[in-house]
Amino acid sequence: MKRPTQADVARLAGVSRATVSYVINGLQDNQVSEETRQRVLKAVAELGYQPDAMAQSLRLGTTNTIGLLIPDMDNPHYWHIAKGVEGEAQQQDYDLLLISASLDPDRELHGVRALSRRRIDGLILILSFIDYANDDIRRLIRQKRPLVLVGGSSARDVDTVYLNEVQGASLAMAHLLELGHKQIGFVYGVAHNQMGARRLEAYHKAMQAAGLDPLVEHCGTTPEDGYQAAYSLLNRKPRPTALLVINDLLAIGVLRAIVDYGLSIPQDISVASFDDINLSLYVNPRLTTVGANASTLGQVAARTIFQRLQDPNLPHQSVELSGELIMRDSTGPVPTAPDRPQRRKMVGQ
Amino acid sequence: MKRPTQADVARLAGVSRATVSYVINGLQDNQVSEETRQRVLKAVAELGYQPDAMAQSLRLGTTNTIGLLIPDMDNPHYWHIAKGVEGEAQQQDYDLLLISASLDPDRELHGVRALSRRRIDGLILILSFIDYANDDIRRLIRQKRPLVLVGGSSARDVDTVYLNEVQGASLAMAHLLELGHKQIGFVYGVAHNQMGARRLEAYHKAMQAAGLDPLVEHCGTTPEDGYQAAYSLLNRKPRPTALLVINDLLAIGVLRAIVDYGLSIPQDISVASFDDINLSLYVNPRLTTVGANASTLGQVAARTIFQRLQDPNLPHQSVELSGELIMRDSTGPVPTAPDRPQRRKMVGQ
DNA sequence: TTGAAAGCGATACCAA
DNA sequence: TTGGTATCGCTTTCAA
Repeated sequence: MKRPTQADVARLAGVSRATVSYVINGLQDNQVSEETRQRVLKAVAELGYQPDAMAQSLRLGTTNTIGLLIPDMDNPHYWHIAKGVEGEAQQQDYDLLLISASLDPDRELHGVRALSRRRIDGLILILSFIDYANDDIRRLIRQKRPLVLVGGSSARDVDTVYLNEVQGASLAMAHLLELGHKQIGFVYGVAHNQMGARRLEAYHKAMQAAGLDPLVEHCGTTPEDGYQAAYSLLNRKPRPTALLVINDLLAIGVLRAIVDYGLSIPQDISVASFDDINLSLYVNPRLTTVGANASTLGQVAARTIFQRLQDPNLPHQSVELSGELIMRDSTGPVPTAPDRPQRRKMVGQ
Repeated sequence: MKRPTQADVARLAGVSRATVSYVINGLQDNQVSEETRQRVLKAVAELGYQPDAMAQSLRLGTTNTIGLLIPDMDNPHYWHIAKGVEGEAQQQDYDLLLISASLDPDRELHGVRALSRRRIDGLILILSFIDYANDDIRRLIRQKRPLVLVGGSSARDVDTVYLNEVQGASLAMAHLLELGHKQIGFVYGVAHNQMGARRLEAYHKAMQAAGLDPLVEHCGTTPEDGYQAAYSLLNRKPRPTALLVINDLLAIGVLRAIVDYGLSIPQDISVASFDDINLSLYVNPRLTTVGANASTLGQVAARTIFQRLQDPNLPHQSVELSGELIMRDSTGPVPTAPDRPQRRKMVGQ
């Protein structure tokens, strides 16, 4: 009824614990005689014995686990990344310990610590609050633990997979400007003003370079927040003719707000955003967005871990992925004569 | 440079390992003198010592980890569940080991085994292939490991959280029949014909009860598969006036197919599905769907685990959640005179 | 071919 | 108030 241990198997088979270990791990050119092998195997089957992975870890110093810290479980973008990591891990027969920072700096720090206390073979961290956990990160680096920082940092003494946000944002801005837009609003939906800073900054820079006035609406992180923010922006005068949104998740709310407001996309107003989550292809209209394949990003991060696991002395690498502008149906040329529509309320649950 | 151990701290502080353990775990009414306490604390800080969670686990028999097996990382539905589990776990200061079966029976079995080898405090399993891993499940039950089966089983000697699929499917069918639909197609998008069986069965039963001929299109599990399947169904004659889809993920592809085919929803054809994933509220039109709150489902499962952790002798409970029909904009009355539209190709990447 | 025993890093009992 | 040490379940060297 209790979980059987190696000793139980040994006792039942009438051999020593070492022998059990031998047959289970199929040591060098089966030293074990076929007869005892069978006896042990029978005992194993009878008891339903499985080696205790914790004990093995302690002994072997390895856990076959890689840890992944993501900022938020509500944003499909991070699932895509997680999916990439998981797929790669699965291939290498590693399991995935997943921690969400829930968009909170304290929880993020907590997550980093939880991961580093455990004897995890590799850590993949998607940090939102880069300096908050800095001491812990430095320690991990000092201890030479296999670690990949995804997204932000460009430190040189650690592996990083870096998505060039500034370049991506510039692409989006160039696209909108080229379409003739001048009133371009930015929906800045973040939980903390340290997040998404690079995208915001690139927006500001592009607006300034074009000699235009920035128009930023700060809001929360749900599609509903995006909905509200879009409504606010639509009421500004002059009304923006294009909206750049911090990510696709929010953009989905923004799209709906615009429709509910009585405008059409992209005839009256254009919308572009970031991440290229799967569903941006299925909303109506299909979303123009800037992104690199997120699940690829996860894969690359995982592969980097496995490379380092294989050769701990590899020089640190920093993979930069560049965002691609995926033009779909939510952006179009600036309208010639904007009209004044009725305001409507949001429907639905 | 190497990760410091308790012994390193003890040496540096000039105390025994036991003492280090005492100050770190703050044993009963600080037996330790303030002075040595400080010395130890200083050494801990200096070395950046963190207790090794694996070693603790081996000693304590507990890991502060709960394991979650989900069928598929590509379906947002399971993420919602995972989110519920993660949230609850986080509150209790437990971490989440996430394994995806990738819609494959062998991987599912593999996942169950990986989880049970590890000394995980509680297992939450969302099984798609119920008898495949049966022996392993029975063993877990025999060993009295905290275990919650989500979804399928109704075994009495194990905790289960059960979503009444049949009742949910009946709700959807009743809704469509009431709207006057007679040609109701079913988009059966599964990786394996053991999956989604209950939904399919309920559809068949309802069709039969209404004296109608079933019309099932079997396909894969991506929105794109749903798209293709819908196209097939639309070409049948008589063309179905309503489509019931195995889940929201596929329904999103179905919606797009219908639009591309040149029909309007729900004027020409109605669509209903299952799960109520977040995004079903943001597609166009909003999706009529049957679901219980998935993240609540995860929460309930996690709470069940924690209850059992607290009191291992609790009688086994079986929580049944009933699916709710959420009527939105993708279903409407049967059209009076169907027309013959142009066929179009799918656009977009 | 098999077994005894050291050791992975922690906790906690018992003694000092 | 502090320290020695058995123990958790396993792997692996060394000896038999």
